[in-house]
Amino acid sequence: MTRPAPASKPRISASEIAGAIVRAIESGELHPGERLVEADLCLRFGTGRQAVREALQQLKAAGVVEIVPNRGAHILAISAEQAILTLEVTELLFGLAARSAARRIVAGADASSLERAVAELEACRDAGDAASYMHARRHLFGALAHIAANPELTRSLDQARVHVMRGQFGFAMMRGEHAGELAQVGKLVLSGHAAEAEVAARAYVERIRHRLETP
Amino acid sequence: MTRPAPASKPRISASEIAGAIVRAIESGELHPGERLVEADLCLRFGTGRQAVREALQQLKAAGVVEIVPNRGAHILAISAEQAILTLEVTELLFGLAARSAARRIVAGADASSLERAVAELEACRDAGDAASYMHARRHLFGALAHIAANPELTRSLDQARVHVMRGQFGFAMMRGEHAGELAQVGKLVLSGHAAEAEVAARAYVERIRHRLETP
DNA sequence: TGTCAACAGATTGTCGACAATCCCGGCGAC
DNA sequence: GTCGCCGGGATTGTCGACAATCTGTTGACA
Repeated sequence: MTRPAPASKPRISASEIAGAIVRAIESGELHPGERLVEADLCLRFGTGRQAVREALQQLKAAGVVEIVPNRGAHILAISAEQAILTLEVTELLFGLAARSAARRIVAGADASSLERAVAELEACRDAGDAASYMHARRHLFGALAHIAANPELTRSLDQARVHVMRGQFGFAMMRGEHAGELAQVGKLVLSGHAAEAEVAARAYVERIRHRLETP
Repeated sequence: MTRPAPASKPRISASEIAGAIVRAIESGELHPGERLVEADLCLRFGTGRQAVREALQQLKAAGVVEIVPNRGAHILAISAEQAILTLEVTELLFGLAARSAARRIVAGADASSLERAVAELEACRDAGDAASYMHARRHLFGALAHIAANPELTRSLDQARVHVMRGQFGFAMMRGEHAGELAQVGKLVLSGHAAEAEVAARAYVERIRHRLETP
């Protein structure tokens, strides 16, 4: 190899910028309605405007921002009604992910990532702050999608997840009981009970949705 | 208004380029594995390279093309196994679209677009070629998504639809019997039978999936 | 005082050019 | 005959600059 390592060029790609923006929204650093000015993002990530523009296009496709011609991008607010609609989709996708992953584990797929995610969830079930719960939940979703090995499901779930995790309603999903529920879903998947895992996964999402419907 | 009409600026946007490429793949004009060279697309659509690059980014996010650094984009092939996995997701989404649309119609939503789509499907059920069937099916999907009024569902369904429609397996879905099945789904939605419409919608997708599983 | 028009600043949309990288052919050495 | 090396051509990645557009403000006028 002529080149020693790709680390010699740590340039940030468009996808990484998009991910960083999403995490900033999740953490409350950026809030809905706020404008995303290209020049600011260039300074923030130390990259050119082209990469920033591509990142904004990706976020637009994911429904995170809206881009109006000649006026730039701003973070979309999500109403409670829209969040409920999104969770209707998430319920189906998460259920399918749990069912497929359970079947794949029965078929001998590698379950180590899911085991780690479940352990992480149980660790923050009792004494966990919001950030660690979000981190653990992200791990669980990622592990399920990875094990399910369904590219289309992974993509849809990723976008739906991104869509709901936005600041406004994040607080409604950061309770310790939810960490326990999610860990239970992971355990059912690990034990290979596909149907029960799907039911538990859908019930988890449905409970969050009901909490939004009746505040 | 100082500006008479937006028609004075008929510049093609990135989304339109992406849509045109997808339709070209559907129609067989472009086939999986083919490279998409930026300069060629610029000449084809008469636009700059930036718009083409944004379109390719959108197609990458939708899973239609793969972009490898410094080597450009090429159309992804989809194996029968991947098509089956995609249809697992489509089955859920299409079922939800049918159920939600039926409920919204009961609640008084405008059904004219769906009525037109059903009429179009019935017209090409008997003596319809592949192109008109594809057109009618696109209309039905669009009408259901519009009536369901769930942005997240619309986005997911749109991407999943794009993903499956690619050339290789298009032929497997162009039979007259399918037009009749789809028309039946539309009629059930129009009559407001949410549960039955969902069952019919899922059965429609499942049948296609089974045909792929057992050739 | 209220309203409208023009101006200034800021931001986005687009184009062209250059550097970096990769594929593909030939060429020489073993 | 096969392997490794290396230019040539083609293509992508990135940067800078300019034009087009929008927002907010200022000022004149009824």
